[in-house]
Amino acid sequence: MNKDLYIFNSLTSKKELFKSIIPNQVSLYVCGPTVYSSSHMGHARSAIVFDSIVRFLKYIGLKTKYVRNFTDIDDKIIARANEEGRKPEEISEKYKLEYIQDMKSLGCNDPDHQPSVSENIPEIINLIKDIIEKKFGYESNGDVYFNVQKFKEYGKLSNQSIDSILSNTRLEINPNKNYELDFALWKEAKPNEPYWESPWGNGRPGWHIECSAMSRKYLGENFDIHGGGRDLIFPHHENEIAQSECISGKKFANYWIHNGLININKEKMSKSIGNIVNIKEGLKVWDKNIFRILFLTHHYRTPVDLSNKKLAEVGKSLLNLKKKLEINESSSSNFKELWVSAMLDDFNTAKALGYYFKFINDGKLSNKSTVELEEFEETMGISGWRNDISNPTDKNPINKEEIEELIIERNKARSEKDWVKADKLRERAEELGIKLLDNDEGTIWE
RNA sequence: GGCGGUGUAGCCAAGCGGUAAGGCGAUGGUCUGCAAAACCAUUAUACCCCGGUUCGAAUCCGGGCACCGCCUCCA
Repeated sequence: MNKDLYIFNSLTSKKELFKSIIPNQVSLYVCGPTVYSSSHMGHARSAIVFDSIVRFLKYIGLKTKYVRNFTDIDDKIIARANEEGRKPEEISEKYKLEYIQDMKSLGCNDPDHQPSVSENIPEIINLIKDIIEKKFGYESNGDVYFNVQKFKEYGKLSNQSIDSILSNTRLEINPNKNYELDFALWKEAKPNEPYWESPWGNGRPGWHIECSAMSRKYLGENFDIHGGGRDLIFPHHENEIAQSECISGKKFANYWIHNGLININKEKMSKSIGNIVNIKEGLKVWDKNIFRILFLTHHYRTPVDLSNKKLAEVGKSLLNLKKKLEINESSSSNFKELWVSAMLDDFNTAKALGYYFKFINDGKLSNKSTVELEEFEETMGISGWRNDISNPTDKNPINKEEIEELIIERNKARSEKDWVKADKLRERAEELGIKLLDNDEGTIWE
């Protein structure tokens, strides 16, 4: 089997043969959440995409080191804390724990490291010192800024020149900055804001520096893959590159993977529109495998439209699939070869899942191929649904006694050939979300 | 305005130079009191439009049109 892995690299906008820095090892850094509110479907998709990528890398025998950070120092956290009359660290701690729990509920494995900004202040201060020393940063009234013009490759990830960014960006006039596009590495604390001591006075890190500091700490100056949502390309990832490469003189991340965003009922999901769907609410109604499969039947770079209709369709497809699970020893297939080759081609989970559906629907499961099926499910993180007797499309508790009574009553009507009454009782069952199926052994429901 | 993306059946979605995966839905048949389920069969001569390259294009190139994202905090 061909084992070459191709990855679409956002840095070059090309699909490239993946070559790791250290043979058979992959280092991966993914931008995690800012923990100031409950995690939402955007976090879910990103986590699921990278979870399946890491699982696959492991499956093909690579040793992975996966780091995902928490941004736990941030203006929004401070604002939220003020609103609720609590300490910022109480807010961030609460949502950090929630995030970890939500990702578990979605069947995502923990990254190897989940560092927080607050635990890496010395590393951040040292990095800023280095940047200043190399004249890529400057202090100004207690703030420290990055000198964008000095970094000649600024704009290479988002494919823009400094001039075009400048002419297309509206920035607040900040008298502390030497140049409009310069961004903060360190911000002086205002009264009543949390702060850390630094050579430039009391303050806190800027938004982008944390990822440069933490990726360097855990993965080194040059690592294999950096991931995150598409929306982070500019300015966040662009700034990370500038901060990191100006110090090391080395390429920061070799490959950049950006996942597509979520729409809700065909409308952009965003804080300003206010249509954020949070994970806990979603999981109350739909099984985690339904979210996983919905996301993974789309290529990771395309947008996904989330709606109850789509989720119900996935649920229905699993329900249909469950009816095809009989073992037929005489059959054989090349399922494994097919799905692995799909994944080797820029993690094409949609194509791989297509093979999976076909494989099961063709009714060609043997005991041997069931093992292949389990390997695939493990890689996609969609284990368990085949043996789960509950209906994945309906997580509402069902009153069994009520249904049994209804069936008895209906069967009585049927034996009396009172079809009108029988049909009415079936309609009532449907109102309860139950389908009554008559077969040779009697009436069953689902 | 700058940068980027997308346009494939009723809906969703793979495919990215060799003759249209998969899912939902729909239709016909068998079965059934009628249904459902199950089983069998059908469901894009066609990939936004117009040119071009090629033996061959949904796939490459040029030009349109439409929609979307980033450029402000966001995964």
